[in-house]
Amino acid sequence: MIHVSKTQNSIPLFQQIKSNILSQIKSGELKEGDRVPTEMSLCVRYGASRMTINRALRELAIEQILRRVQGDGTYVAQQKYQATIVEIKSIADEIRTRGHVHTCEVLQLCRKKADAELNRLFNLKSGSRLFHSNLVHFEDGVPIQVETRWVNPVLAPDYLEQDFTLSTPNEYLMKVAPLEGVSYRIEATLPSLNIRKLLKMPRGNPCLVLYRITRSFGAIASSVTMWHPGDSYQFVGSF
Amino acid sequence: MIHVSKTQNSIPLFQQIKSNILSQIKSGELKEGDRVPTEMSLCVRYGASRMTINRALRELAIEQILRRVQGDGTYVAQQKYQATIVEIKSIADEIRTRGHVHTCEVLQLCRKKADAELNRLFNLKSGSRLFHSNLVHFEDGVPIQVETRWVNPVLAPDYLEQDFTLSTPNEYLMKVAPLEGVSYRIEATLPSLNIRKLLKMPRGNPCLVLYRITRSFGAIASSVTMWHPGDSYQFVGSF
DNA sequence: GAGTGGTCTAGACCACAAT
DNA sequence: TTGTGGTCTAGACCACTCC
Repeated sequence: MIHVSKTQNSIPLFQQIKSNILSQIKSGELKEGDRVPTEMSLCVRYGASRMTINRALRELAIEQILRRVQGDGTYVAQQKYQATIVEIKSIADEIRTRGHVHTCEVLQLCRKKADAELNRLFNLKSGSRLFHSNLVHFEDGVPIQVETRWVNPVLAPDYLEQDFTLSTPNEYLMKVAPLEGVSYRIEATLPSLNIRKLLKMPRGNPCLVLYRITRSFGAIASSVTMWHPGDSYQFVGSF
Repeated sequence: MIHVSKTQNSIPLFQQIKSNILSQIKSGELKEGDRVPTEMSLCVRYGASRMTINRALRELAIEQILRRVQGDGTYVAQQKYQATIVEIKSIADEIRTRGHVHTCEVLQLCRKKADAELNRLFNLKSGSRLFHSNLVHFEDGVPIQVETRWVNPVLAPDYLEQDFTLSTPNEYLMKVAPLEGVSYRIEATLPSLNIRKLLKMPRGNPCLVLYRITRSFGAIASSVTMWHPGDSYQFVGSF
């Protein structure tokens, strides 16, 4: 029986078993596609109950380290490629975290007729109106993001009454419409003259653009395009 | 007692309890920061054992829906901001998934003296040599990515012997050096003349650049810069 | 049919926080 | 001290896969 410290109650048994299996995979003792011993045999090996073994294996399966098949067995999953996580906080928070001052200018905030593409996206009858906002965010007075947003009036009826110099549209929408899903696209594009002027960018410099659609209550909640000056703004992260 | 179908064995009890709590949060019956009933009282309410209730609550806590404090209680967590996940697969896989043909041209593959910045990054003595590669990836013959990579020779001693027209550096490194950590940066930049020509881009068009450092065995394994034509390449995703 | 994982229970001991 | 969550057990029944 493999020795895992049972008396020393600092580290839970199921956690020790997880680590143990993980290190077997790291060391190559267990390779991709290999069969992992059955729960019952691991019970014997570690002197643990089946519930404990089950929890260890189940959590490793959730973490995509193992693959479990009912009636068949447990296997080492294929090595996954890395997933890069771009955490999108409120830009106001982000700026404050850097110890800088966030300000915001509201250029537009109105009800507006949607074009054909938006109608398709929001699944509306043609000629319907959406809420529309157009904002510039500043970090210590320097323009850092232009956000153009279309919002589903059904999900956020009070959108036009908000003061976005106090709380960002993102923060407001998160409150009123619980996030169900997101899709996004990141691209590098030359800005239009309008965007370029708002961001006070030199001619010829590219923008880093994040386009994002959020879903809530089974419908499209909002569609937003965020333009950032490419020379001074980046998405970063680690894990 | 709240009725959850116990006889109908299609949906596990713990799953039904999770859904039930989730819908209470969605409906506003449970709000951010609210205290969730204790395990024991939920046992009574759902007619389930404590282990079952515990599993439901524990999984909701892992999913950051709830926050649990030992000795205190269970609470509804703060609404999270969305995290955008950029999944970085092997570019070869990515292209093949689209049903296109991936090819690769190796421009450079050698041992090369590192500059001061790389020495700091890899924590090497000045004058040390790193492995260096410079590749262009093509999708149906169209250049889509230039990758410039520096690799720690200690972690991947056979790097120079690889045939990267068959398997990408990324795929090779994932095999020999298990990924411990990643940091990355995404930016929009105008390409150098060299990059621009390799990607056959018109003058003035920006690049979408992904810069990434990977760690393995407690050391820096590689540093890579990937340049993509901004007009035809985007990072996309959803969740 | 034999063996696997998926789930569930009733009870237990513990660490921790609030009081 | 009381009540909370964190963990663990021994045993059970089930659905599923493979032979």
